[in-house]
Amino acid sequence: MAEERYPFKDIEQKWQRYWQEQNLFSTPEQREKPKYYVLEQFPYPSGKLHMGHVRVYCIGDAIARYMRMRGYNVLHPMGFDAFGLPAENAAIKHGVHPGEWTKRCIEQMKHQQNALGLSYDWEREVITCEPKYYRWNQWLFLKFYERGLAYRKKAPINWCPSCQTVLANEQVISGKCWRCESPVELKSLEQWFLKITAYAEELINELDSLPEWPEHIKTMQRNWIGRSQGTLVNFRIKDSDELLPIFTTRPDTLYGVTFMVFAPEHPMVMELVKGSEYETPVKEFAAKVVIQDKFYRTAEDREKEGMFTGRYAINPLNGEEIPIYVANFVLMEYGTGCIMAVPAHDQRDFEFARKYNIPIKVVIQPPGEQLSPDTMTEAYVEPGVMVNSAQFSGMDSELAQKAITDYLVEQGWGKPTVQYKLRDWLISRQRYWGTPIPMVYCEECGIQPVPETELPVLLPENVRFGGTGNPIETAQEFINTACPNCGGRARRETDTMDTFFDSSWYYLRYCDSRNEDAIFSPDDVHYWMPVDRYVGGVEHAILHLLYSRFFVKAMRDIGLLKFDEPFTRLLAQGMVTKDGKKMSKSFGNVVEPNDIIDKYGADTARLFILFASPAEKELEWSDQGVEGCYRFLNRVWRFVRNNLPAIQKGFELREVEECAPTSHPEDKRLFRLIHHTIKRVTSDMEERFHFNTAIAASMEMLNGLSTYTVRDDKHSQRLIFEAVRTLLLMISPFAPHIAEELWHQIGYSTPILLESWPEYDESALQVEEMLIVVQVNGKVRSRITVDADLPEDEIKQTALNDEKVKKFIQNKPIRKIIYVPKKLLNIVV
RNA sequence: GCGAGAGUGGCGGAAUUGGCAGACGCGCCAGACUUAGGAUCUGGUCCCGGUCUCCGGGAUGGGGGUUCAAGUCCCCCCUCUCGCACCA
Repeated sequence: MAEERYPFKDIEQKWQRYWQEQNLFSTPEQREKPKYYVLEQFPYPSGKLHMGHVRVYCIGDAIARYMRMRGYNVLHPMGFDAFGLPAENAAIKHGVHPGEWTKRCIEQMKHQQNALGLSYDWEREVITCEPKYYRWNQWLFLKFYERGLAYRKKAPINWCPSCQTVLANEQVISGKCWRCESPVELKSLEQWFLKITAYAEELINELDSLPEWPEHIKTMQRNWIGRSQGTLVNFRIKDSDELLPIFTTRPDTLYGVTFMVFAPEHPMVMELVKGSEYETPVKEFAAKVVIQDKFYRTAEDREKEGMFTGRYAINPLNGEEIPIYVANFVLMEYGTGCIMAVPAHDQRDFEFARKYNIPIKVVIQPPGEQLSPDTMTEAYVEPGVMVNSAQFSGMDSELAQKAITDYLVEQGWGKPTVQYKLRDWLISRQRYWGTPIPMVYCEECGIQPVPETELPVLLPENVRFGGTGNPIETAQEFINTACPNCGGRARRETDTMDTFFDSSWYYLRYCDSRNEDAIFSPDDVHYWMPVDRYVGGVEHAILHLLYSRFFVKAMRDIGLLKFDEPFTRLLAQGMVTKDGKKMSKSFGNVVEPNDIIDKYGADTARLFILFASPAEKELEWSDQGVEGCYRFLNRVWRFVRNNLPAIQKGFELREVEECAPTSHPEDKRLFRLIHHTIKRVTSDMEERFHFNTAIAASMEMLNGLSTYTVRDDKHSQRLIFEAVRTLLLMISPFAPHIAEELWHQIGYSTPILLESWPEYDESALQVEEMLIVVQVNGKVRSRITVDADLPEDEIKQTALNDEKVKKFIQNKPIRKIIYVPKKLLNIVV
């Protein structure tokens, strides 16, 4: 064999075993050192890693290894989001207990993670389906319950017929279940909720205190929380004592209200029409609308439909009588479930008014124009001058918003209000494989929390899968219990928690995961938290990230935490694609991580994933790109092997011989190359987390290194050793196995993993000569090489004397010369 | 419709504050070594033109502007991706 290919299989196994045996990934307990908490979103244990997983882990691991080398105390844990439906479905299908199935999946995934050489501190592993973890879910739930943050209410909720359980609003994507994409149905059930809305204001405001979160993620959260500032106005109902409160963001249009609209399911509607000729048609209409699923009903192009109720409201400002309608486009769950309609200045109201021949009244005129209700073809929604608005006429409409609101407050007819789209988080799930909600229902005392001392409420093992309803209901010995208050007969809650509950605080548990007496020690949590770098996919932009932020705030108010936000910096990594499409079974374009590791090794896989694209962008898989990275590692291998004797001599000399360039120009070049590359790679890693350019710089260094001929003298040996040593250190966060192997081959007996990141010497970057680009009128005309210490005047003179430059200046007068130090000279003629 | 992001060679992507556009890798072309190469090494590779080791012109989705200088800043337009989408 003429050229050897490096034996990655042996090397990778060898060092994985070594790292593990030496316990090198365990978290150092040196509190005096600065800490760095790098975390990748823990996976659901499906049993098999996909490229998306591999990508997140490679990013996180490169950061962890780099920060260790920079002298930080690094916490880099991993665990499994182990509760969830797939395990339960597997139980139904294959007759395996979900616990067994999950355990097997975890083992397989862990095996793959270790084969990638990921530097996790497995001693801190968190597996959410274990009682030692979920008991703290229950404990937290009880704390929330004490504070009124967990409560039970009957509400219209989203039901996924396929998963046979309810879903939170966030888990319904375009009217479909986030997990199985079945259309979601509406049901009315009594369920457990967490009061996330209590934190709506803080959740939206604090986004501004997260400058290192990607803007698009923050925008998505802002949209989801949906804050809008407006005014609550109380209309009266004619022939009734009832008040009719409505929310509007446009109090300036109050004089233009020509009808009111109720959501069909609004409880007041039936009272209003009771006994009248309108009762039956309105009832039928409401029934028709309510059964339409929410997504269908709220699609924007949905035809607006409604019906008059026969009743009137009274506008508090001018006493006008206003007809009340019900219509499909008004939503019960937003605002008060009833709106004031101003067709002249709201497009929806305009369409509805035209369709049902309701009068249109203009109260705002655009600058330099006169709108007339008869000729308008769409609503005018911009600001303008107030008209037909009593004492407010003539005002600027934007100023009138405040003026009218103030007037309403004065008269006791309304007040400024803020509305949110965010709803409370529905956490009950009618499924087995989750954390039991620690509550009991007593025939005498009603709902009672399970006392803390009785936690955990264990999931019953002995249940029947595959019947109808929640399997947990087949465990009689679980359901039947004694009331913690009176000791009488009671029934346990059979709903389990949404698994997003588990993942909302797991990163806190890593700080002290083996604590059996408490959820965590405050010292540990406050040393490590917040997470310095959180890496994960955008798919959790709202769900997991919003819930986690809510948990931290709620736990802070309970007194468990002293900080406000869980994740300081968020790195939302891009999708992995192949042939321009997301990797998926249905496209048949899936690349299996195992196949790549088998064929090229983990180092190549890691290197390619980080090299092919910046972390936050899409990554297009390319088999040839992988080959390219494999070639690079082979070149590193061969270079070291072919020069091993000289490098080893350099190693021996490392303490007696200073590494400095001789007068030999090749030595100077190499010396500068070393320090120049350190500078580039360090700034790519440190400031920008641009691994692709960091790797490119290392590749360039090797290219420069391969043209260096080692001489049989001390200086040259010392220098080549230094170059190789530096290169290995700099590729070690990306390709740790080959770096570790060659590190030992060149002479070291201690692991590269514990080495410090190389430092560059600014003076080593000094050059004797520099290349100045000379432009004439902004176009490059020449390049001149001058002494590095040549004064500006002389550089200018040299440039002006340059033949090529002269040609372009000819005899034209020189207007200006701009000099950018060490780079460029622009002569303007 | 609203919001966010993006648009650079045949491809993935570089260009940190406005300062040589196309680093690095892939692919392609040529050569070397070879029984052979889909191994390895060396050189070349944005487009157009010319008197072709050199010289000139053009080029970062399109158009305009600021500037000595624009991929980068400002204005208008086009395309794509993602998110929200009757939220009163």
